[in-house]
Amino acid sequence: MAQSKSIYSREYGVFLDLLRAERLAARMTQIDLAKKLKETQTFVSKCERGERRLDMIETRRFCIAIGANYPEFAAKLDAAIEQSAAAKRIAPRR
Amino acid sequence: MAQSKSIYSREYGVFLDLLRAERLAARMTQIDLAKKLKETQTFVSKCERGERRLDMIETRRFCIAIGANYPEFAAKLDAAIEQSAAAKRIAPRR
DNA sequence: AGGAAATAGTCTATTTTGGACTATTCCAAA
DNA sequence: TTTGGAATAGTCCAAAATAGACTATTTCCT
Repeated sequence: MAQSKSIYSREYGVFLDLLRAERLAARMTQIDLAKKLKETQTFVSKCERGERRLDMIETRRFCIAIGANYPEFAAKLDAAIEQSAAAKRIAPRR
Repeated sequence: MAQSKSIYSREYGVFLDLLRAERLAARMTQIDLAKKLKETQTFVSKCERGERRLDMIETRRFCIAIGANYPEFAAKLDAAIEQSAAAKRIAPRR
């Protein structure tokens, strides 16, 4: 099952969705990305599933490796979180 | 001494400088910020010194608590890292 | 179906963290 | 200058997160 361990917040989930979408948009596999980052596939997988949190700098490195613009990524993330918060307001969870 | 423990890329140092600068610009103490975040002063101190990493979402929360715009923060960070990289190119470390 | 590529999951030694408490630094008023 | 309080840093250690080799599953072709 997806995301069973450590992330938690809805916001972090939005981040993960965006991160993965960017890699896929660049038509890269986790192995491709891992090589560019000089990391393992396990590492990339864990990051994308939220089992390993990414800080601002690591995320920037991901963006660079993927060929995505980091400031734009952050802006998209911010907007997407706003969206998800709005959606939650309309259809509250509990 | 500052930053003797865990993070410590030049980039992360740039991030920390910016994060603290934003808090100070908002004229908030670590205790003020801690209260807004519902965290302890120790936590804020550790985050600002890089003893505790902040992920993308946590950083956004910091920005919101400080009253800073997150996408702008990311853009500033990106630019500042570029700067520091350029400086390093001119005056290499080793 | 069958195989290979892609991704997820497991395991454990190592590293990071949370937060109460303590120590230090800073700085303005006396 | 001293002094006192505000602000920040540092300590300790049980608990939680992480790394990465290895294995298992899932996904996609043909």
